[in-house]
Amino acid sequence: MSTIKDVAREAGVSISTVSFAINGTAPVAPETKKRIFETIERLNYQPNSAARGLVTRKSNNIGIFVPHPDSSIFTFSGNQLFANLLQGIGEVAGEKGYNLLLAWDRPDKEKPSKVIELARSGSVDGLLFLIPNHDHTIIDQLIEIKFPFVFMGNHYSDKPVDSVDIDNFQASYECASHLLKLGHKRIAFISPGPLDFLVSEDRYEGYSSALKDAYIEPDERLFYVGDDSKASGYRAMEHFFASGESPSAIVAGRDVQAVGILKYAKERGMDIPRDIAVVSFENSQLAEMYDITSYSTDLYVIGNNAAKMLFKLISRKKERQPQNVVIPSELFVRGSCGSVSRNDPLS
Amino acid sequence: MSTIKDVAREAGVSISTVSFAINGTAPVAPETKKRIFETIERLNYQPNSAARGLVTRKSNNIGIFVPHPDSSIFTFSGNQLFANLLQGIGEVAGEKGYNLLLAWDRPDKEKPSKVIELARSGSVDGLLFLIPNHDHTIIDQLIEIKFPFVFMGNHYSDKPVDSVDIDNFQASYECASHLLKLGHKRIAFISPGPLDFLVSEDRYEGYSSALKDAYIEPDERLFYVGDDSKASGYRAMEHFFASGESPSAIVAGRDVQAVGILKYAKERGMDIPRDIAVVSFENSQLAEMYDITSYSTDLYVIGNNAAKMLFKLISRKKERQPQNVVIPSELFVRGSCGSVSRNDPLS
DNA sequence: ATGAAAGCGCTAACAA
DNA sequence: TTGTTAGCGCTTTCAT
Repeated sequence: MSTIKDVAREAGVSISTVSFAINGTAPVAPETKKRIFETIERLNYQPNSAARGLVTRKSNNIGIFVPHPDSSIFTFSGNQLFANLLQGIGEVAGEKGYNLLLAWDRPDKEKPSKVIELARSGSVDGLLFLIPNHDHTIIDQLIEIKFPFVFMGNHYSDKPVDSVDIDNFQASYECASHLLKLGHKRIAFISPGPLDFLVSEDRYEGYSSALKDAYIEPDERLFYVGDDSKASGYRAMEHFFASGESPSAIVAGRDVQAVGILKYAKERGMDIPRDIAVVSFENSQLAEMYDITSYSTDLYVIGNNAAKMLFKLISRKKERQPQNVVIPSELFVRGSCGSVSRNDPLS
Repeated sequence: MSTIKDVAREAGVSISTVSFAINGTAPVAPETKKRIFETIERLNYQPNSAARGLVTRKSNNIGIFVPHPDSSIFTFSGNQLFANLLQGIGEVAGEKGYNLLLAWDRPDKEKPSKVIELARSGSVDGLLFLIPNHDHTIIDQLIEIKFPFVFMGNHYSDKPVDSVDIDNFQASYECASHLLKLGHKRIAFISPGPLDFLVSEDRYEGYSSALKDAYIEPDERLFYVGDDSKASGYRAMEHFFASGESPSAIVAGRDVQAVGILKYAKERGMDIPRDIAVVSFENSQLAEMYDITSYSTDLYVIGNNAAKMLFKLISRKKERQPQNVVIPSELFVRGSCGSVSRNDPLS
């Protein structure tokens, strides 16, 4: 592998001139420049990233911190959406000449966190978090060393932390309101994940606020903790109908849960949306396939904005107030909630 | 950020002793070692990866080269499978203290390939390829500089290149054979993707070999180029039934295509499997959900083996013959092919 | 417009 | 067992 020294020798100039030509950090005579780039081409020279990083104190990597792949939240809604997120991030990173380092934390809690290690070792210049809840220890350490990071699909209420997300409270409020407007009174709620996920909390609060604004007290019998499976939607239905307070409508946490609801309904001969109206989140392919009304969560836009924000943080001169960017999103009304006519699941 | 110098000073030893203690590259007295690690802890010291990399000539990163995220093949079968692949790779990488660098190529072909750049700049110590076909230019360059890389879910027939994959020829042969054994004569084939994807080629060859071995000549009217959409399965059916040679069975390329087939059949009042038997690939959640007979493609195992192989290549002493590792996989028989009783799509 | 040289933080050969 | 020191390949200041 050739070095800048080789290029300098072959081109008959000093190494600083080569560096100036490559980085444009000082004027270089046109013919000298031409000679240098020809030699670079000929020798297949590529600056060593470690050497460069040692001087510039930049790695040109940004870390994307995700949950452990075998945790269900990782796929974040089953399908396309992680790819969308990556594309949103990648477009910005590519433009800036940055690479993407994918990392998740070690299962064993004894070793220091992988993120902190990456930050402290200078392996990444900034971090993008795609995690459902907060590890205060990690956040505090990052803040202490003033390391740039942005939360995606999440925000942080306790500390001033930058984030990009949809407004889950508002979204959930709208979902419930939509059902209320259709005349429903007994509206059940399924959380998208465990209750310590901030998204679950925000959604529940949006839902219950909508109900309260309509003078309906949320009934805890119509509350169920769901997860990233069809089965959790199915089980939620079993739970609701065994609770003594059968719902006439459901705010599901994920499209895949809604599919489980559809299954339950079909087995019991219930009609969607006549007997049970369903509204969900994600607006994924599943929602389209099964004609489910669903609130969009555009991960491409979230990733794109988060990456842009991170690069601002990385190159910032002075301190700045953290921002919580809210991505616009909306309810895609389909057949499952009764406002429009219903299509067949397989059509 | 503290450096090795700070640690040495604070612990009252030389920097080499600190280095020896950290890396275990020379014996260090127990009490000295203790003092050093206490200081490291106290200063929150973390070795700078660039400085270390500059000396050791290793980045401790491996690159995962994937198609551009907005290409449909990226998600590689819709859902969980990319996560499975990452987990398979991540387990091995984590063990070795390696990070994962995710990269895809630039859309504009003018700039040099991102992979080559990563390899030449020393940003990664090895590469894992998850791409459906081959860019000879890239491969040739990597081979020339003896850069370690492994193909996943693919192999390379022209050049000696390491790879980990299932045997797509064999898999497809078995799928067709299964249908032949059930008495089918008019068996159609849908490719999982464009024909220049090696997987498409291998699958078609397996399929046609099975037919030929049963003295049936593959009918080009029963051949369709599919993609990663439900619609392509649906369109394939339209094509077959307009061709004048209606099939009695289909070898679909992906589970999502099979769902499109189901939709077509349902609309025309055809019964699956009575009128049309369906066999597919991936054995994904969709296959389970729709009770589709499907051939498994376990990306966790593929990723795991590919990563192990890559680390062998990275640390190899002498040249070695490239290996093409074949991952065991099998046909999961469900209701869609007529060998077992059929469940309802939503159950 | 170009060159000489210092030094980024670390490892490892060599000396003690 | 520990310390001294020479680079690794690059950027950048300071001369010229």
